[in-house]
Amino acid sequence: MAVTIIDVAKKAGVSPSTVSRVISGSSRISTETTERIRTIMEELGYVPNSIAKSLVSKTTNSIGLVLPKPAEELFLNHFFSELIRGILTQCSRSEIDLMMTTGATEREEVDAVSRLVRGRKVDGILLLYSRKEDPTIEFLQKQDFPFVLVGRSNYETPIYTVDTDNRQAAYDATRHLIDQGHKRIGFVSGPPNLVVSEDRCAGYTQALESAEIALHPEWIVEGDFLQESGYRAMSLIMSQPERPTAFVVIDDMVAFGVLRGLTELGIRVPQDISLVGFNNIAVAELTSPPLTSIDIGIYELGYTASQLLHKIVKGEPTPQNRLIIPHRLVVRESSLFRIG
Amino acid sequence: MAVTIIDVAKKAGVSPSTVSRVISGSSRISTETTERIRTIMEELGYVPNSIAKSLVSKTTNSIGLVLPKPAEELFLNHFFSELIRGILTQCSRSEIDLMMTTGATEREEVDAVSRLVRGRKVDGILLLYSRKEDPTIEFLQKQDFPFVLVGRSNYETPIYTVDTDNRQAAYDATRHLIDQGHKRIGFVSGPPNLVVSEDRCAGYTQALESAEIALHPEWIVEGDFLQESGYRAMSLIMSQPERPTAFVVIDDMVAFGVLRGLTELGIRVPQDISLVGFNNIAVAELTSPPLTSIDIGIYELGYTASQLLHKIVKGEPTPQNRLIIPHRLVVRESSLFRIG
DNA sequence: TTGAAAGCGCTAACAA
DNA sequence: TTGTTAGCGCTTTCAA
Repeated sequence: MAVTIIDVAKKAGVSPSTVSRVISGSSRISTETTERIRTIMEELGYVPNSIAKSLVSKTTNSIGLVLPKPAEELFLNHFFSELIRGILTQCSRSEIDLMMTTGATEREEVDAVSRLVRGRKVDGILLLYSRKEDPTIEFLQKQDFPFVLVGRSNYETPIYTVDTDNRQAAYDATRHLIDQGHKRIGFVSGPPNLVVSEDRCAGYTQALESAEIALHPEWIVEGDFLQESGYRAMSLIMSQPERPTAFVVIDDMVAFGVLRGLTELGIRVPQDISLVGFNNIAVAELTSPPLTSIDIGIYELGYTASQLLHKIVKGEPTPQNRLIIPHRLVVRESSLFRIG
Repeated sequence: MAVTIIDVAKKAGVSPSTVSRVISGSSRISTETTERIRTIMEELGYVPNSIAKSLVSKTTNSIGLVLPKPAEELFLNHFFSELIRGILTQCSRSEIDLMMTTGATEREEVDAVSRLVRGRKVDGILLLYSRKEDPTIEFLQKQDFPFVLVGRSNYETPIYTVDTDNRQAAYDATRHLIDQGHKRIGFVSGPPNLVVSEDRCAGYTQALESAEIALHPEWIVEGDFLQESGYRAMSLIMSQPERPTAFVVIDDMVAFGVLRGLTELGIRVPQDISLVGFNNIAVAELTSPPLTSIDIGIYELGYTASQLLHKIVKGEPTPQNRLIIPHRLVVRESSLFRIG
């Protein structure tokens, strides 16, 4: 059997509460006993039972991370790993445990979160990505359970979010192409039910408008975050009579698919078609040509979100509801061609 | 306040133990009361408090995943995401929660694991990667705590592991190059303290030996799992008077670095230098030229390891101590050039 | 088939 | 500064 607080108390000739106070660093304990009890804990190899502690304190010192259901898809993408890395680093620094769940369907996802939340296994929830209608968010709101969303929400009620200004980012990407002389610019989008797709599309549209360039709806194609999606988008758009000379692509992986498609068709990048992606993943500089991309600071997104959640959980004052992580355009060869 | 088992019991006019029996699906309960209590639980929106349950049952229904300390490095690599994806999928299917920790140093890692294990927060531990001397493994063994290692261990005592036959895999990779006519083959290795580096190097050496090709120790370079490492290895080896005509590279990301280095030097792949990597990550087919790689089934590695751990934790009979996930060579352009 | 009671290991009033 | 006591919400003997 494991050593308990009672064993320590007995050996030290004090009461369990005294030991408990030493553990929690209560000030109202003589340095002498503190010292003695510490030694005994060491000797006995005592480690507090966090479950017992949780039961009474109603806190768990862990937070839950919910991976959106198409985890396969998202994992294939670098976005996720980076995000998790940021979150994990922050958790590890603050000695907080990170619990991961996911569900194959939206329904399963809510169930899993419910188990975590109502089973009191975590103190807060970190949500990645937001769908336009998100049952998990609705559940969390109804439960009045602390959570932070990585991504923008379009719910009325104020929600803690950490996000990129995706609209501005897409604007910048599009603007960069316009500055290169492009007037015929397409947009390869992501899943239509994600807020990020919507926002980036809006930024793209806005950039065209403000440059007084006509919008070609047939040059906007929805897909997902896999390479294949970009490949498909290419065959779709390039088979049209009128073709763009540049593309803004929702994600680097998708842009790689676009690149593959174009290469197969014998279309040169950037001379015939220029390309800008999002996320600036590590391999973006390895493709030929290297890919221009918007770096959205994924790691920081995760780190900051985790930090914010901890503050909320601890009841510390939080700066504001919505944190925006800055982005920047990383120009590489795939868009380095002046047109016209 | 949350609904407790007592609330349910009161409303149903039974004792808490009866409700508890209904929850655990005990047979010795009349179908009638079972039915009634189920309804009441539903009505009240009762969810069992898993912490309280854990305290008495001494099980948590969660397992811990320990990420090796250079998590940054590993995350940049696709290896990790794939592994986690496999693990998470399996956990999610068996409704088990996954807890992640890491530590900045070995010492911190052991502390983190200790908190999890001795604080009773998890029922088992999943370890990724193994160092030659691994304090975490030693700790877990001493505690007699259930764990599964993804990777080979070179400890005497039998340990549950799920692994690739890295020696054979490296043998196959090297053999493939030999079959293409290469006689001057270098090896870009990983961190020397990892068992995987050792094993792959052994397979490489063995393949050379069995083909009666002399070993050039100066063509073996150690590094880590980052691109930069491959890049550095290149400048090191290619500045030597005698150069290889092919490389076996411990990891695809590293191979990308090698590729970049060679490209910068104006060396053509595969005509001047052929390349084989490991892991067959998604972008391997996107580089130019596409990279030949050993697919080691990372996702399956994770899935299987998680499955094995669950069996162990539940006390179910386990097939054997050491499971090997099969690998296969995926030939692409980077090694498609016959020499001599 | 059900209930009563004890206890998992800890914390937190309230007393002393 | 320290001890006593009463739970936290659940499971599990033992009895009925």
